[in-house]
Amino acid sequence: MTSFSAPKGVPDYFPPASASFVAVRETLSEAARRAGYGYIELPVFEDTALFARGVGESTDVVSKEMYTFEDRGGRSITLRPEGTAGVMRAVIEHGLDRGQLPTKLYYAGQFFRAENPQAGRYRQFHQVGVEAIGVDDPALDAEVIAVADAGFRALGLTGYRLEITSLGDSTCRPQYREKLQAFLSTLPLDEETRRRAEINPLRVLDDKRPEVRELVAEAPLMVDNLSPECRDHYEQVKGHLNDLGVKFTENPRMVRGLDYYTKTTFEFVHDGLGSQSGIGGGGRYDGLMEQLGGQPLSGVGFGLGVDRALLACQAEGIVPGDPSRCDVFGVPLGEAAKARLVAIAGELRAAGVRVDLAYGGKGLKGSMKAADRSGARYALVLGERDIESGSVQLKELGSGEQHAVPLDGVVGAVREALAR
RNA sequence: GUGGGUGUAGCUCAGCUGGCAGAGCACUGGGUUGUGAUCCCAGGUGUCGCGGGUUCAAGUCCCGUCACUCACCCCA
Repeated sequence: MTSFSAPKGVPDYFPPASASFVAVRETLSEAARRAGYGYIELPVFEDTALFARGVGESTDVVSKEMYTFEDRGGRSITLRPEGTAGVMRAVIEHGLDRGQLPTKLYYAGQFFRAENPQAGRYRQFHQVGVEAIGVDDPALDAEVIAVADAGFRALGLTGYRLEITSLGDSTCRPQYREKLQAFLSTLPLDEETRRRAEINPLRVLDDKRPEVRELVAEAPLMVDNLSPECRDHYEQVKGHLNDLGVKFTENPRMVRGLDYYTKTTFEFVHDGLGSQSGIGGGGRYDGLMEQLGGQPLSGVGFGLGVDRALLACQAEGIVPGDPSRCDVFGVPLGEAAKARLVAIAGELRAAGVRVDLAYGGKGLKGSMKAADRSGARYALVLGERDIESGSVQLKELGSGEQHAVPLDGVVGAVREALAR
């Protein structure tokens, strides 16, 4: 006999805790809907080349973390490691950028990265994301950031901070990159860090080791080397954030792991999660759409980690959602009563009431216990005596108060009781 | 890919220098033949992760292995 376990690094969410997972995903999605973002449902696998070209061949995500396989037609397929590339592909493919701009879309779903799992880092994880495509307006950057902030606030989270910076664009980042590399080449760095300085010099600025931090303390920063346009854009974003009442701190050493980001980039950080503290991040991407074969339009978006936001809630003692399974629980005494309650449950459900029953011939004590554990506010107790008198006992489980209601008016009586 | 930690009941864990496999929670039944959440009683045949070794005797010691977990790297 073989027994199975979930693949390495993949979380299962089941009741009652899964109610919190759903509530987090739904609360973050609602924040996007409130700002006029429409839902887009995308495939979880795409042409491998889409991610290689969109995210960047040299990124860790593409070079060593993708689930890539060949399908039966010999095509190279990859389970999506992030959301933006797929959205851009769909926008280009269906001409969603041919109408009124910006095109505002949100998505929610699973993503996959073949990393070594640890606290808050899974091989299958969930994100809610938005993309606003086609307009390069600092007010839109600020809106996207404010939507993420509103989502986290709606969950009740307070222990996070927002960090922002600007990564410049193609007119100023290449020059800055050279300047930074020149600076880094003068430092006594170890072999691996030296290699990193070649591939992605900005990443060296984000090194966690104190000795490296000290070495790069005087390094030139992107924010001090922005083009006039990028600088102006960045200043306007900060101004709009202030107008929106969104608090932020500037982190000029912030680094993003995906190549497409330009200008505004941001990250939401929570300290209660362990080492993987980012609960969401995103930014503007100027060249991505053109890179993927579309118009040269800019976009801005974010990805929020649903799993991590849930961990953040747990760290703050917040329990999102309602773990109760039903409003009313039926307790039948005997077969005739069960038949009646099964029918009544159907009627109540049709009327929008959540109903469960004691199944399997439980005794009265066991059925009452099941009613209690179900989280229902009311129990409906039905036995021979009640059937004879044409009534059913409606018991409020919190107070223990119970009274008889007519069997033929049970739906109305229950709805009235629940409305109180 | 590289380190550290941990593997005992459905869950959380205790189990001392080797000597009968345990607790709490959860679950089921009963105390109360029509009332839960409180209380009392009863209910456990667990490959002690797996494989080998040492020993009269291994959950405990040794070797190997696998899994989980935290961290590095990186990211949501």
